Amino acid sequence: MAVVKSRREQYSEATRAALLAAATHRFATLGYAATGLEDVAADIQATRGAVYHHFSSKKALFEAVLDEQEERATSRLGAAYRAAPDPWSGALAALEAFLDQCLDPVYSRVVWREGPIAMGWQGWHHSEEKYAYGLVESIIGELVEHGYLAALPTAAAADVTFHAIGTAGHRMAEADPADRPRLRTEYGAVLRRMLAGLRPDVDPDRPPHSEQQQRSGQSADHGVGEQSTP
Amino acid sequence: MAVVKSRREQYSEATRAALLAAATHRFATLGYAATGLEDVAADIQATRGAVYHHFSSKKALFEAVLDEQEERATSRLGAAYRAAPDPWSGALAALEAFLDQCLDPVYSRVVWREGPIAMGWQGWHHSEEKYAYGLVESIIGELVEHGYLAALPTAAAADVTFHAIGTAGHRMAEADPADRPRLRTEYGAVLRRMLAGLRPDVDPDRPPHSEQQQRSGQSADHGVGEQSTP
DNA sequence: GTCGGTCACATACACAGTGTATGTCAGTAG
DNA sequence: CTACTGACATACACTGTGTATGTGACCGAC
Repeated sequence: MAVVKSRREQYSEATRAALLAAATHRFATLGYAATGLEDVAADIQATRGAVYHHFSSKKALFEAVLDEQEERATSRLGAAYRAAPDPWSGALAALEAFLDQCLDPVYSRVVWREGPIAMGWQGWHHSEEKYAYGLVESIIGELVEHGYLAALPTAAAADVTFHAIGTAGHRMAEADPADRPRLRTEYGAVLRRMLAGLRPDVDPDRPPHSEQQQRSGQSADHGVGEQSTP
Repeated sequence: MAVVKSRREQYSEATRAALLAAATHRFATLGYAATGLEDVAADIQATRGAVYHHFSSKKALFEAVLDEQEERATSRLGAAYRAAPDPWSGALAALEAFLDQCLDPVYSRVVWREGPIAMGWQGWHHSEEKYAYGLVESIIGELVEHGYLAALPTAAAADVTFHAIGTAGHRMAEADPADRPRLRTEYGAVLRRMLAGLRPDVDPDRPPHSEQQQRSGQSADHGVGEQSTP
């Protein structure tokens, strides 16, 4: 297969790829709503006719963009996980790779911000099951299965973990690039701790020790300002 | 102040309230994008002129709806926190209250799903700082300050925590109502464990024990299927 | 080579929805 | 009673998606 392609086919594929690239750029910088198909087409000296020839709708164009991003990302995360000697360090490596991936403003914006908007939350999440979310889910499942994590329901644990990591990445991608190394460290620390909380040896119900717990008899109000309740 | 209002003022306020209620219902059931101002107005036997008289734009109408939801929710969470005897149990109580709140499909959909879509992620998050996010942030800050949690950067910890909880609530609100009690239990367990992971006595870097770690000499590939890398 | 068909795109139009400018009439103050 | 203000309704302009139709370049057959 993959015989030589006719000139027309080559042109067509090039057009499609160019549309995809232009759309990726506009979606990632302006967002889904503010991106008009007219502009996308104009970016490559074409008209909306070309867009509708290659993609059935604006939403379909976005999905193609998202798929491309997720394909790349997921293969990286999977590689990082499998390269590690055991599931636990694999999970940590995948976490690092995920944070790295989210630092890419295109990935972050397209997948985490515009995805739910363009495809609807349901559609986005359904699509995610093929990609990063699905990977997180299988990793969590494996960690639980091998006793690295407490016997928690996989779906709930994966869900919260996935979104915690994604949120962190998303916030980093939005921040001033100069702050990112610091944020990366901070978010990484928080996430590793949260993951550690899922380990079987942690007892979530034991009350924490606090050097101030028995201090002077303050009232129950411990600081958070009164909320007006009209 | 608050003297007797003229009949016109009373009518006007009633109209505004009715518009708000109709908009809330449509936004919560159909979503922001699929809600037309024509329909909102028709719900109360009025026209779009009434909407634009009371609200400067569709976005402003949505913000009024969201503000109303968040006002209620935040005062509940704050009350739950302050009613507890100490910050730690206050945080757990607020977590429970948050999950309860998210079970309300109107709150969940308006705040967590449509909010970012309608106001843009930035606008939504900026608005959240006044409400639930701000509350989570101050609670986390207090826990850290009093030694209940490890000395983590408050912003990062609050951010991840807030979104982890919100995601859990959001997923519950979307699930079949019959499944919610079970999900509520599962998500609650995961979230309490994650919060526990932030306690000062948990060492996130100590590798976990696993009964399978030294088993038969498998390759580095520990189960997650190969990802095609085209 | 040329001829009919097809494919890649352009052009033109229908439709929905927001926002805005203007009109109208009830209610209120003097 | 009158003049005015405020609460809406009506009409229109504009933007953007989607769709139906047109057109010219390429491709295979003879």
